[in-house]
Amino acid sequence: MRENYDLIFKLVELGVLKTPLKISTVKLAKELGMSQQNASRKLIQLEKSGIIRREITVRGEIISLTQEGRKFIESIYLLLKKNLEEAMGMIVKGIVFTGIGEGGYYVTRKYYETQFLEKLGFKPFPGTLNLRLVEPKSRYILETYPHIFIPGTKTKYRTYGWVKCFPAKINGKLRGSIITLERTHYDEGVIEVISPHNLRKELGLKDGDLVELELIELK
Amino acid sequence: MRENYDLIFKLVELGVLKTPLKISTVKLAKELGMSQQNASRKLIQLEKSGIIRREITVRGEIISLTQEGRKFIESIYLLLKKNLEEAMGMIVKGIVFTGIGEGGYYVTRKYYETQFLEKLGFKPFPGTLNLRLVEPKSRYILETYPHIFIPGTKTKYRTYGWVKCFPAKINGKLRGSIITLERTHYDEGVIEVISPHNLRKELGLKDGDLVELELIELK
DNA sequence: ATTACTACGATCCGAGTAA
DNA sequence: TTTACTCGGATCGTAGTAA
Repeated sequence: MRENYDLIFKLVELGVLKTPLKISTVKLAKELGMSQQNASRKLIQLEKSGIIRREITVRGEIISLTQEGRKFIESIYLLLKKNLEEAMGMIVKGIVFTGIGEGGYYVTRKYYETQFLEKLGFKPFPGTLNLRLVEPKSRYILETYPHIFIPGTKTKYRTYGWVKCFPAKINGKLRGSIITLERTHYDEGVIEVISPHNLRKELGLKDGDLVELELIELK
Repeated sequence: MRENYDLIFKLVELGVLKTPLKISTVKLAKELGMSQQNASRKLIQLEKSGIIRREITVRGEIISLTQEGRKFIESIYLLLKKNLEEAMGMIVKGIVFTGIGEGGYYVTRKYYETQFLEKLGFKPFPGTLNLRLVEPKSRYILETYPHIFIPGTKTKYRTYGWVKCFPAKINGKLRGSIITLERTHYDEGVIEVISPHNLRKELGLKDGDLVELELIELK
């Protein structure tokens, strides 16, 4: 038996977890963007599979969850909760290395400085900290995280690429932001970090040191 | 585009929220109880709808979430969280009335006394508090909540019906349990409450008084 | 090993309509 | 107004294979 998640989630949205739901198949169908007949059939299926209980009246039906239905919804919730919470506050680890100084040039451009101040709330120390990711695959996870986007721009003289900012706490102490650039000479296994602080100095970092970045949740 | 929830939840279960997932369509299909071909197609669909990103290698594929995919999953999580949390710690309200004393007879039977002590952890005061539900429909919600079940039993002389117990805090103070009975003379709009305390006396209750019961979460 | 195409049977969905 | 049946077209799922 197919589980009809769209229907179940719609019923939850309509408050079926809190109170039995009085609704006609016409209205429900409209909510779901499907035909009345289909909504009716799906309700029958949900009833047969023991998720809901129905009471049909002359002017609509009253839908309530069975205990099994509540448990089913809770099981989805718990699955997502467990996995989302473990994934949140993600730690990114990287090894310090000395780059070619490109990032440092970048972040001191007026355009970016203004954008960083506006969107991150700080003026970066002139220079970026280059990190080679311990687990290069974490780059992909990083990209799925909410981030602050600074679009590219053009002047008469040159073009500036976009920058994605992932605010983070650095070694559990200083705040800053991972940035990934549209235009970079580095491969996917490399990230750069900006901060209002001189990270090398204040954290006593030298090439080869491990740095841990804890992503700060956005909103 | 159908959302393929089963596939999405399976990917979550396999940890796609935490790290890109290296898995073959054969294994994934086995996990989902479907054909390899179908798993393959569903992955293609999920990719087309922008939920996941895929990288196909000779020995399987690497599946990672897009930012949109993560948001989609979070949106389901937040929907369930909001509704489940609002529904939890549910308050049931009822008006005290004097019954025919049937409940009092019931709970003092040896069989039930033993069961209550074992499963609820207390020996009930000999007598039940009868409540007429303020919102009779809350009876249906109640039935969807996890509860402790005491099965029926038979002796040579008579038959005892099952009892469902919903542990609750009474008027924010005393502990006890709502019970619903297989054999009752009351209609659906009535519940009974047992407690180690003499509720009428300790809470100063008389007929017509309002009582609030906060369900205690099980497990 | 893999992934994923084609072909075909199964299932689903919407329109018409009964009750 | 309701809910939900039948029927036909659309979509889905599996088996057989190709690459």
